[in-house]
Amino acid sequence: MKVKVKNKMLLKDYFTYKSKRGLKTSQKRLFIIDYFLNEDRHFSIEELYHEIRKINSQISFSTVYRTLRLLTDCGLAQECCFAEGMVRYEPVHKARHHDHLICRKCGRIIEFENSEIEKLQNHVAKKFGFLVVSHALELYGLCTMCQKKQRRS
Amino acid sequence: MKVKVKNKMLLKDYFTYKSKRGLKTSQKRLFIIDYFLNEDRHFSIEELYHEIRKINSQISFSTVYRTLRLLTDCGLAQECCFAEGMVRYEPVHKARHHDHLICRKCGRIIEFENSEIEKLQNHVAKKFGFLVVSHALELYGLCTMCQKKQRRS
DNA sequence: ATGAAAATGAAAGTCAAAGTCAAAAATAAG
DNA sequence: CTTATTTTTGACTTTGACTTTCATTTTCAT
Repeated sequence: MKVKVKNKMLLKDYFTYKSKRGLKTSQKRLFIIDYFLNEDRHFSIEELYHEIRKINSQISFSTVYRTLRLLTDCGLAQECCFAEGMVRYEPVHKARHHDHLICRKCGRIIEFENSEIEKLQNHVAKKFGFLVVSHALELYGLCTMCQKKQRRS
Repeated sequence: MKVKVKNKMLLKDYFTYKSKRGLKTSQKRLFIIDYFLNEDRHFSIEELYHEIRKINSQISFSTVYRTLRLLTDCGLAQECCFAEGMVRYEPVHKARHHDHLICRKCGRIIEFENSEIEKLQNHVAKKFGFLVVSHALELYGLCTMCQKKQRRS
């Protein structure tokens, strides 16, 4: 099995991290990283494993699990703990921090950013003498499509 | 064992729910509910169990667990999934919705509300055609005390 | 090519959350 | 007040989402 990487640019941070830590790059790991970064979605470990398994059934759950943690360590992925109770991983694009709209019905996740909200958050923190390191904002509800479906039935 | 309730008003919703569902009120359940509502903190099941156990060692983990779920069902408690990964329960005062400042060092949790942020949230949701049902906003960082401690060391 | 070091897969281990069921407690009926 | 019926309890088991272990396989510097 020899993996053709779709987009080498995305892997740059991984290779830096790899050299620094003396890692070796297996073809399986490469496949998982490339798939994850190019899909650019919010995967649970289970989900990513099942999708990958359909394409390459020789990759185990352990390897998917460990690769996601590896990506988190080298800053290419980020853990999200939404209210479902299960951890999801999202690719960290070089872009700015963002928050999430999450559909309670179909699970669709939309990213957004709003500097006005961030400003207000810092303002609130200041009022309580808090030093904010990170934050999480999730809006749960129904996406456009699921609202339409509900009206019909 | 006969429980003296500290504040009957807080139990009103429970008794309404109880009648509607044909529940029975054991003294143990009553004790847990009264303790939880009067402490008014963000308990994990484990924490609440251990505190209660110090006062009344005849109450089991199962009962604390089930009572917290019961309170959630009747609207007197709400689950919070903070980034720790463990579920916490907070009493739902009749007051408005609020968000949280959470200290990464000592675990202190401060509640706040900010209608400006809420307005902006709804505005963002609208832009994406989303119907917001609930939301969660957590600011993680260091509280005043932990900042001072850190500077000293 | 080869051997030291890292990665993999299958299995076992964790741990909080959820479920099971016989015994105990609460309430309704007589 | 006693008995009957229903709910609650506590000890236990099960589940499920991770997490680790270790023998085997793969990578890669020499």
